[in-house]
Amino acid sequence: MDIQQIKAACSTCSLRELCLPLGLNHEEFESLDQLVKQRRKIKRGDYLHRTGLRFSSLYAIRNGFFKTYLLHEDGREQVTGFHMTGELLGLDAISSDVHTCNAIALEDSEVCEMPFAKLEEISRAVPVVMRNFHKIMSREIVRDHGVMLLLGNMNAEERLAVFLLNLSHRFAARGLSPNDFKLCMTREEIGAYLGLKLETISRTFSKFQEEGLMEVSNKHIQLLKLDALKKVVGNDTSCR
Amino acid sequence: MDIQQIKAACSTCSLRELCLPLGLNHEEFESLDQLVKQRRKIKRGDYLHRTGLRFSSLYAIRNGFFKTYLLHEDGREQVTGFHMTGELLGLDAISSDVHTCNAIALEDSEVCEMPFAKLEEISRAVPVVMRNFHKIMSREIVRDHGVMLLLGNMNAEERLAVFLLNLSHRFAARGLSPNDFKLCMTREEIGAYLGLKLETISRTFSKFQEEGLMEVSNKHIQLLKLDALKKVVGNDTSCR
DNA sequence: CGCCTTTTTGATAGCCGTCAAATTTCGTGG
DNA sequence: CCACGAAATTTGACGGCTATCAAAAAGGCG
Repeated sequence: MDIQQIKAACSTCSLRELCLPLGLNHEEFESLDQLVKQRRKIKRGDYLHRTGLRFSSLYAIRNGFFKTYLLHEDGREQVTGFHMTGELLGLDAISSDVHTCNAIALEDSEVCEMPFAKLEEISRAVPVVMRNFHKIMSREIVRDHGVMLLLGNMNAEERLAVFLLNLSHRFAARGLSPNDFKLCMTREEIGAYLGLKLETISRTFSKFQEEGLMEVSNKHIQLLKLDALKKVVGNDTSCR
Repeated sequence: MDIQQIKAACSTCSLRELCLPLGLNHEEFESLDQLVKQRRKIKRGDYLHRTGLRFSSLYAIRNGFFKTYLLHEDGREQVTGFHMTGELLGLDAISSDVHTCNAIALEDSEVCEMPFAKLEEISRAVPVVMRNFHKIMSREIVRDHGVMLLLGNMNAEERLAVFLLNLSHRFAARGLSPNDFKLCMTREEIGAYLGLKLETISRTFSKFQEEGLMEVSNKHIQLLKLDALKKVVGNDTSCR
């Protein structure tokens, strides 16, 4: 594991509008600067944390892409999320001080390590930080409920459409193109997130392409008709 | 809606080992006593909150049983959880100050209303309360991930077995029988939670009964072979 | 006690999983 | 930079699990 230590400061970070510090004033920012213990580079394929390991820090993604997943004992894998710049990893581990899922980098990435004890300490002193943190945890719960709706009620086309629209939305929020991007996960990983097999993902991509909704060239995706994609799901744009 | 106002005090509450105050000392308890604004009785079939309504308070269940669920616009319903004594409702609403799901009482119930602003205030003063609250939110995330695993990877028998074992576990934690209890939800509601149709729930109950794993008499459930039920899932006892 | 809701059970159909094989892409080392 | 082998993707054929439709039976509330 290639761990590179860099002292990071939230007050000069370009991600303030995405990450935990969202909406703080100058003073509040300064009190945050003690929060990040170090920056760490995680290479593609390396783990940020694994199930069962002791928890002490949350991680904010500075750049890159992660997947988190659970392993059932018989080897079945459930991807619990794909995570990108500005998102927080490790929230599940607070409950028992032990990580309950695996987090692996899908591309070379960089994270800010934030000792949780320190975050709670700063939360006590700076109400806005506490509020932001609570909102972030709550947002994760809302997101998970959305996935439950998807897994419990939707067919393959709807699931994939929701997935693509969600990615599109999140890329757009980061200043990237909402209709032209590269997937950094495999069909199998998409399937493990959406409760489908890789063949079904592949077939559904092909179907969407035949219908002119999108262009698929291996991992390169172009969404041609966002509105039509939304109609596949039933116009629900509200996913996060 | 029959709202009965009772001033409640956490320091004399019998649920301290289940609810938010878990593990506080005497002093810490006293500072919690300002937290509960009122107790409310909710009759069976009444809503504690509904999607879209403004959020201001969390609710701790003193007794009774709730179901929370999302409605997709075309009427599809996803039950996001069944909730009993000692559990906290409303966590999803923190993210946007608006409730994102419906919470309906499945039997006559009573809740403690805890203004969220006050909870944050007390959290600031009493670190243990903050820690407990964070653990509770995190536990909800872990639980949701478990449901994602269930919905994404398990067949009908496994899902129902997980569901029954989970109920069994939670009843036991409340001093009730782990193998003899009454379901207060319908087959349809179980199905809406497990991503299955009511007929499938009914058939699977029948199958478990034929196999001697349990006795089903309408809503009255007796689990005869807990170990065998666990084997249906693959020995995973870890579901909350 | 009667009506409405819930539950059970059967028959059939459809969606997605499974198995298989061909093709493309990617990573590693020469 | 190219070549080779492993991994990922695509596509087809088939089967199984669960949904759907239907009807009868049981339970619960007024």
